[in-house]
Amino acid sequence: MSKCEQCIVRQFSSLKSLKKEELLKIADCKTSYTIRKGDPIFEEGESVNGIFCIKEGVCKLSKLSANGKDQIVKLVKPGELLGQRSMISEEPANLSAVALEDMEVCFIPKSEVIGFFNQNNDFSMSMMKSVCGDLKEADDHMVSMAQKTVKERLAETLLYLHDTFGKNEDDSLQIQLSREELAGMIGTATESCIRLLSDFNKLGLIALTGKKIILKNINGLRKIAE
Amino acid sequence: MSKCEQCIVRQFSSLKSLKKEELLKIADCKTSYTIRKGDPIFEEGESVNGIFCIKEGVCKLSKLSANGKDQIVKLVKPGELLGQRSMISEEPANLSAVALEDMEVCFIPKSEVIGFFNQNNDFSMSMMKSVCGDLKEADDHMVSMAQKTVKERLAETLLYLHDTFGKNEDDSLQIQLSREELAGMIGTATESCIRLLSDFNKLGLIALTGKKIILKNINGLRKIAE
DNA sequence: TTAAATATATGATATTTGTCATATAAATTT
DNA sequence: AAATTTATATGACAAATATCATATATTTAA
Repeated sequence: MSKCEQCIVRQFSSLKSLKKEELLKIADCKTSYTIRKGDPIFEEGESVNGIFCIKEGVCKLSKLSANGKDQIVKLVKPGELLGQRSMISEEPANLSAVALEDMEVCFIPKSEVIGFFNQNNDFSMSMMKSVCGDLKEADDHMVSMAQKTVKERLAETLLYLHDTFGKNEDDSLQIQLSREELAGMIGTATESCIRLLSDFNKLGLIALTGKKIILKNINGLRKIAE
Repeated sequence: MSKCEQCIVRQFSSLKSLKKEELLKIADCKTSYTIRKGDPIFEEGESVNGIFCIKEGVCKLSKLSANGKDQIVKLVKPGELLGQRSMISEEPANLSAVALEDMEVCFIPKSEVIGFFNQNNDFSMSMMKSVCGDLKEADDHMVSMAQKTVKERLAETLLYLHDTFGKNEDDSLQIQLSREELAGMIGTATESCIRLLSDFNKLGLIALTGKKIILKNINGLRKIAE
């Protein structure tokens, strides 16, 4: 069982506020999991009695809408936590978490986390700030969904994927999303998403080779995204 | 200066977790304001160095989008708090808060609130839960914006207004929103909103008399909203 | 490898939604 | 009360987007 002190999650999440002895306690009680691409970490409606630390791999947080489409609300990357909202609210998960890549995660049980909330104020404040950050993001995302066109949102999303997950040696977006998933992020029909990608391609804004997407004209995309 | 013990905000918000002596401290340092309908409590980009308690009147939280339209993100009603997100994140306000009715609010400075965070764990947890509740709402709202049609969102919004703010003696919705504001909640053009209201009227789902809206067929609206 | 299944792409078309113009109603000012 | 402004309403049309059909490419399974 590895120690938590050197873990990437400790560097980038609220866990940075934990003291050495608290980290040792976590190292003792945590459970490690390997999740395969496409497999769920938890699903909408399930109880999440703790938090997951993302050590490796990216996952999507999504919600099934009434029309049967899966809306992707957020992507979560290594160093981040998962399941806080549900754990803190003491409610079933509002979103499903599904691996987009093979993942390495650790699970810390709720009792432990609550204990830290009670004894370590920096940790509580850090978690509170993190949730507040999520709330701001969600509000902004909502406004974007409500006010921007699909084209604008596609440009915005491509730039987000580029800035957040970087690119491969061939300049293509590192994160691998199917067209359906990309459409699910944007909130549009898969065909509309494909069509607009094709338009962007013709305009020289991006290049499409197989399922790979290369951003060719970042400023052009920025202009469209506003 | 009135005591905070009997205040509606104390009953319904995180302030319920404060002890008597803490409430007395607040009563000492709080500032009371009367806000006129249409006036802002704070605006996007301003620093909010504390939290506002809504004693009376409803306000809208909105964000100006790139196309110049004001997207209403949330309505806040008596008993609720305002400005926590911005205060906790130590960031300028992400949204503007504008009174929809004449309001009575109190302002509690940040230093005081932070003090309570440090000394009263129930209060911290309660605030954390409250922000988590907002996050869930925001995520759901986002999915609704992304996946539902304008018609579905209009029906959903009318039901929300009915359930949350009730109706007058003549059965009309108590909360007074202009068509433009209603459109701003739904995320659509004012004309589209008016047109769909007119359709709902013709279908007998609602009745329009002047600017008043009466919900005639709640189940019919529910069916549309899904 | 071949066959089957799935993902991506594109055309045709219908539906939804936005925009602009204009009319009418209501509120506000003079 | 009349005049002005603002809000609501509706028509005509354009643009955006969804849906359905089908083709082609890619992946997976046999």
